[in-house]
Amino acid sequence: MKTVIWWIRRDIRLQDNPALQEAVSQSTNILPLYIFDPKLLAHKAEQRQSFLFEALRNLDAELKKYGSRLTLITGNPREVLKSLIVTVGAEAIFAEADYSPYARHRDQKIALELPLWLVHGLTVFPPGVVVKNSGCPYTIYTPFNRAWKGLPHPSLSQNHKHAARISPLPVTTPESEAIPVKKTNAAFSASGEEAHRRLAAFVASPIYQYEDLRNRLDVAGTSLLSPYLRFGLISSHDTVDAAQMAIEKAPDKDSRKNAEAWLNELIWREFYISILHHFPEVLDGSFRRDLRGIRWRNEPADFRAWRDGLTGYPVVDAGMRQLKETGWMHNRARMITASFLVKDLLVTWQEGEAWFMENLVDGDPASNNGGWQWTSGVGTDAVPYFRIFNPVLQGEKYDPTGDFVRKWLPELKNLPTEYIHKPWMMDEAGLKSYGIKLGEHYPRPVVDHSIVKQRTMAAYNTGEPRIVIDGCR
DNA sequence: CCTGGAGTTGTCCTA
DNA sequence: TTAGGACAACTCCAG
Repeated sequence: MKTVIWWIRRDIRLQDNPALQEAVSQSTNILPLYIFDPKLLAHKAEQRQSFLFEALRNLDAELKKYGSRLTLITGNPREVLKSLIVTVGAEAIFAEADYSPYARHRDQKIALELPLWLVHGLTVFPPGVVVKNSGCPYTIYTPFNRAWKGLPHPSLSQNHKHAARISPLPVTTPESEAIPVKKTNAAFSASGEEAHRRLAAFVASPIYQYEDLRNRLDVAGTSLLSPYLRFGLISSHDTVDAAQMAIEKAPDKDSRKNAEAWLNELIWREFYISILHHFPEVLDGSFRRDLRGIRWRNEPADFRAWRDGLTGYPVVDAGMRQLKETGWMHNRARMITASFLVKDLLVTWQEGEAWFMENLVDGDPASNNGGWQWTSGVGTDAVPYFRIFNPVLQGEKYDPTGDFVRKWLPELKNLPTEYIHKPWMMDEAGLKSYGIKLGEHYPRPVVDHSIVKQRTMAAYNTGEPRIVIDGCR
């Protein structure tokens, strides 16, 4: 009986897994393998590492039910595979395609020497499918969204395939390392079961208020599925299917509109994966070349204040502490904090991108880079430069109760709502009555937002003309 | 090739 | 109190 290797990367699931399905269709003797790549493990990303380890432990437990085990090996993937394929006498390796530059380079090299078969599964449509008639990739979200929705969905015709997919079951003879045990993240239990529970609960009702509540920092209105999508504990197909089902079943127009808004967020994920695939250079610098010469200030003290949640703007600091403490940040808070770093402090967006990657449990190069470049106005689909978030107004609008700030900044928890987003507006005696002295218990604002707009517009004025580089740009 | 409509997420001032 | 327009100019994209 021939053996094939199922090489798991960011598809840590048995359900709706095209790479596994392909392996199963080739053989009944399957070796599920995860390789710890020291290059990737070297990145400081504790939240993602512990999520990953827990996910692998849970996958291993699931495999046991089918008489199989997960094989775990640390090493350079090419060398690990080269030696393992001989040891177990495997005839092929199946893996889900990953479109990040590092993964593509790695896989290309391996495919030169070994029978590696990449199967698409990361998104609903592989990058290169949702493109303009000219064949060029979209660089604006809305046309991409329209084209994406205009294509027939591969997922809809395959709804009842899950059971058939998982059997026949893998059999292995592993010589496997132990999975490291790390402190797990209390907010995100890393199992496919949990991912599906969350999805089911979300599309049952919160999805119908999603558009109205998703921006509220003080209300739980989002799906909290990002880490599961990031590591593939749930598939893009299953998620999109559930969204489309919810849209179909919407009881009224308003509910439908709300559910549609969530599907659009899933399409953003596909958009940025496509952007990174077609323009891998966005990891090295701004997509807009004419904006690579912005005169940043890059004051180390400003960055530290931002990083540690000590800018003196409560909504910014609350977001940054939520990130530090939980590995996750509300999307609205990501925008507010990112805008503050780039447009108020004039620190390079790359600094913020790196800090987010270091701390986010759902950190993904495509979405993270896309989001930072978008906020900075230097990416695809650039926002007008004069759109500068006012951290006080954003706080008052999206955290009207102040509870988001109170949760993450306990030193301000007694402040009345009227001043919770602008404590410096309260007189000293008033603050004292709540036990607060600015500069002692909580910082004064590091910059005066009302004056930064001019500074930012001047810095962004590089004087460089926009350049058309080649056929697709 | 030309044309015209449109472009995730905002802020601030005025009437 | 609130609604509407200015804030710029340019690229993207479909017809």
